Amino acid sequence: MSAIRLLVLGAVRQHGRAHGYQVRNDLEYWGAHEWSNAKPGSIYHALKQMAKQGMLLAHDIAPSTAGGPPRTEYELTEAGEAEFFALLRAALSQHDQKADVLSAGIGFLLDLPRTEAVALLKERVRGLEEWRSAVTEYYTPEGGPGQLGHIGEIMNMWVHSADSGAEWTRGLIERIEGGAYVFAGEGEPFVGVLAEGQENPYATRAVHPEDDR
Amino acid sequence: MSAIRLLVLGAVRQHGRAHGYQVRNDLEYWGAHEWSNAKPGSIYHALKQMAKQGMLLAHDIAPSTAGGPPRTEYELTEAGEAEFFALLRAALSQHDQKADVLSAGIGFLLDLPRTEAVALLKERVRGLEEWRSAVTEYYTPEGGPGQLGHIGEIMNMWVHSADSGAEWTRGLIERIEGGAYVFAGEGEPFVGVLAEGQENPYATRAVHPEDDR
DNA sequence: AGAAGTCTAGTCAAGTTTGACTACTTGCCG
DNA sequence: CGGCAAGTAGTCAAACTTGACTAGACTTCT
Repeated sequence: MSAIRLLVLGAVRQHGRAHGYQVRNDLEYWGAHEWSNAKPGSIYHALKQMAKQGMLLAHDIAPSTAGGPPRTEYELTEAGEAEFFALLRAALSQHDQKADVLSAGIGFLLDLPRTEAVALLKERVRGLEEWRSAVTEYYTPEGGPGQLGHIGEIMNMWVHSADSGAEWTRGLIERIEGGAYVFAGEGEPFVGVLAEGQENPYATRAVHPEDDR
Repeated sequence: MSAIRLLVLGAVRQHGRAHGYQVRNDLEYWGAHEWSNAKPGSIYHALKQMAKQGMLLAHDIAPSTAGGPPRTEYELTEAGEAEFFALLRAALSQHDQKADVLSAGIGFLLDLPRTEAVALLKERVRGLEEWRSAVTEYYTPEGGPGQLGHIGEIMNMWVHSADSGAEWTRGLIERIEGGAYVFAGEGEPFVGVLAEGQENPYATRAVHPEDDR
């Protein structure tokens, strides 16, 4: 699964009600276009698809005050709320998620209660450790390693990345357990969306200036 | 771009001539179904598409000796050869590639001359360093970090992974410069495909026993 | 004032990925 | 010897992603 659905659901959810362009802007604000496949086509597709599947409610709205075609506003249904949390939990706890999914998960981390966030991250560490040992076993045939040739370097890479991922996750767990951040149900929540009309301070910044593909 | 094209081209190339099922088996042999989207549909699609685009030559072959529908064998054209090396170079040198692409690149590393392999990996390290500093800048607004809230953790994750990726790459460069492995043009090449009829020693091993999605 | 550019909001065709399914053969078990 | 699991080779529809494109309204420069 890609990160799009989680990102879109999360964005709509923080607004309460949002149209595609708003979602698109939030994702850019979060830098998500840099580390995920959050392109217009994907976003609008996800919105329509999830509306069709009953996770979002679509309201047709008169053409906006500021030009452009008529908009559609979306709102989470109960099924959408459930899906959001399911995706969020999966993003945080499963080690075999691409980095974009994990990033999105971190972005919505505070929508969970503190204890659950910690539990999910601990499960993630456990998964990484298992995966690590599975990889070493798989790529270690009868005669011990060394006869693998350079293919062993693939294993090496995965082991390295599992270790580093686990280390980072442990650090995050520590910070959370140490009382950092304000989680769900702990008071004034963190608001990470652009208000109507607020400009995006990062909009024109190129994070990726060398990227000219 | 996903890793599929590189994997498929590389597999066909090592055989000289191969049909889809053979490619499918090689990828499983390499463990690629674990770390990439190498599913039957994707493989056959890639073969057909690349044949249509002139990178592969398709030969229709009589139904195999051992059951199943008629097969098609493929062979690289010159354009295919060029594409293979272009993808391989991109996979190794660009930091902003998903892990599956890098893995595939490592798998075909020895198809390049030693000096070029090192050069590409060094470029990769450079890219990672640039990306690292771009991320820290992007997520460090006027007032210094700290007012980001948990969103800073996303940055933290990317920085961590850039550092760890660079470290691993440097290690690999060292091993290669230290004389490890036999690269293109240095004598008997490493053969990483299953011969006709050879059984896959890993075929039934589950690398991922906990994965029950 | 007119041209050029940007903002808003979204569509579309082409390409890719997924996961389940087909159809035929051989090996093996009781 | 009947059946059924496993292997061989591949197809297909549905979903998703990509990158380019549309079209109106407002802004800015000359």
